[in-house]
Amino acid sequence: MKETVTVKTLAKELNISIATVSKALNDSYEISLETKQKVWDLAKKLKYQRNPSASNLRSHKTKTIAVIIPEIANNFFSLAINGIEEIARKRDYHVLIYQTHENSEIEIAFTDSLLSGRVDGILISVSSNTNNNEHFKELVKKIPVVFFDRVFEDIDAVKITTDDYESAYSATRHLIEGGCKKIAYLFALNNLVTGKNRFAGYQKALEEHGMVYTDAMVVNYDKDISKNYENIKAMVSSEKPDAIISSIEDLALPCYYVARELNLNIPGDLKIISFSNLNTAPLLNPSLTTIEQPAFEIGKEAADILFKILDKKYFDPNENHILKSSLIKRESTS
Amino acid sequence: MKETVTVKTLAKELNISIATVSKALNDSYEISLETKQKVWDLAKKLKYQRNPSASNLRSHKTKTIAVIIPEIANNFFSLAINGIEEIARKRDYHVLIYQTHENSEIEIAFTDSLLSGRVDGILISVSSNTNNNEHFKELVKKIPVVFFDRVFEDIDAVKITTDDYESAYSATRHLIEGGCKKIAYLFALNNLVTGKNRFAGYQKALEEHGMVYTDAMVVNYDKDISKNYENIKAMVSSEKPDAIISSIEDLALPCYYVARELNLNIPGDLKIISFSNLNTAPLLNPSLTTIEQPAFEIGKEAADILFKILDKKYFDPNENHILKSSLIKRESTS
DNA sequence: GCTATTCACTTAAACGTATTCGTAAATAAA
DNA sequence: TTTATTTACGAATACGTTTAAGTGAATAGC
Repeated sequence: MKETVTVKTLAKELNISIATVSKALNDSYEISLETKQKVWDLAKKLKYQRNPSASNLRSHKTKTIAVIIPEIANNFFSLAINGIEEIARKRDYHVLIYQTHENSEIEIAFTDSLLSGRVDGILISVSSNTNNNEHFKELVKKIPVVFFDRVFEDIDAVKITTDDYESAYSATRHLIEGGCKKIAYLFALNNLVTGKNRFAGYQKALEEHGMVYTDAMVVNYDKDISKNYENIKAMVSSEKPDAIISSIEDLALPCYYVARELNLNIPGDLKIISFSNLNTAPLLNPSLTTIEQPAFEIGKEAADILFKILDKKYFDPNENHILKSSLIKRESTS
Repeated sequence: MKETVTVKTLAKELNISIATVSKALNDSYEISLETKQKVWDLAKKLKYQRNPSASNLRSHKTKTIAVIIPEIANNFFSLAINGIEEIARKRDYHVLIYQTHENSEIEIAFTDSLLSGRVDGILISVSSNTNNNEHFKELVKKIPVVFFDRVFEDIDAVKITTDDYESAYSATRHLIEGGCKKIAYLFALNNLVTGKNRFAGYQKALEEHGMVYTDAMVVNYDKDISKNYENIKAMVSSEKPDAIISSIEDLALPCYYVARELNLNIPGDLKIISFSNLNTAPLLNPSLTTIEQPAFEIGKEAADILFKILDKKYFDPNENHILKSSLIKRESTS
């Protein structure tokens, strides 16, 4: 068994105190360059690695952040993580990832467990089934948190979102201008501003063109994923819309299957448009018109701000950062 | 500022020693059920949370594992992570995720940094650009490691893979039986058994049918992702194969773009088959024939075995676990 | 030339937990 | 009854850092 090399080892070897070693390793002004250099050299030679637990325990800094997301197997979130990771790596931070699988109890369990000092801060995109934000209100009082994409409105924390209202609005207009008379909507994230804004944008566009929607044309996202396909199919069968707007990516592919099943031609019989970051969108049959969110940038921005908060260089917890999504028109709406 | 509640708090409140509290919390046989119950109740009431750093420092257990993968924005890996996570959560373990972005220097930096006692074990799927396994040979001596999917052959560690040879073989046969005379191959993971086996399966099938491949028909994966498209295009233009087998998912979509660009009909002019876990494979234009790996199960299996090793209940470091992939025939090869 | 300050370092305590060793009382064995 | 064993707990230490406070020597200020 190899002896593990600690500050003590270095101190003994160099005949100086462990305090000096520690300070040298932290590049403290109290230590002469000469001594620092000796310490650094020996540390490198002996492959010294600072013990993170001991360091955390003493300094209350973990150099770790947590990312809580609904699902990793989703292009939007994996791209966001990439953005987060890019920023985290620059600061030598580690990233713990927690998936809620859209389950708000799991979400609560995670946030609770993160209060033990395991991480310095948290980035979170709320589960769609979370309908109570009391828990988050408590959370943000105890640890720095930045919300991204799926956010609550009345919470004292920085939020990074996209222009949900505007993009849903212009997507709807795009369909109307394409001649659609009956536009169905797949509603998700009902409890979050994110979902509300998207729906509001849809409503607004309809209204402006003297159109209306009925409840029957709106399918609500079901926790039970298998039910979504059935619900969409039922709605399309009975309502016979000529277009569908899906407010989340997960509901877009079921639309394709439904159209196939019901023998409907896309876009001839049914136009489809979805919030999505699918990289196969251009290769689908037919290619899918999407509202593409700047996922990577959202991740970067969120992480960036979290670090600013950790550095105590940020003081406006209620600022909303809104990035722009882009409507990418493809065959499914042409 | 709220006082943080520690074992000391509990001890004082209950008028017992902190040793007793600590032991009670760990459900030690040394403590009476009565006392344990009192401690547990108070702990719950005061929302006591064990400080992970202190606990790690003392016990040398972090309850954390690291997962090192090339890319998170890839269905195979995100599904594998889901499998890993499912197992980890059952054991109340935390999961640190590190992406190498196929860069072996970053890979080395990560593994090095994980030697500081930040995690109890590591799950790793090697970067495609890693051509030297010396570093891993050192690593596995110092910390429990399980390799999955992308693995080296001569390393003293458990490896979880799929039947790469057999599945590449049957994929190739599928094409031959479909009448293909000139089957090109997109070669990746050249340095790993994973890649070698796949290529060998392809070779074997060709050979059995008296067919040959030339170097010109084999395109090697380029670190510079943008080049892959160009290389495939050049190969298809000059060699005019009637089929392509892609040994990784990342090279499948470029084939679609190349076919489009060169005005080739899939599958009429060019059949395509790829190792892939794309969930949009059935919806592509045309739908893509895939060799689908059991990604979720691979993750579960890898995590499962890592935990067995951590429990010291596993003693065969060289056992290979091979799961079966499935060939899913779709329009791109029919 | 004397005091005040800076420099470079050390001592010692703390962070919160786990664990070894010891012990008094209760129980069992003789 | 005496001795051995078990039960239930406590005292004290260690894990590897960081940091507040202290110190002697060198330098600066006047």
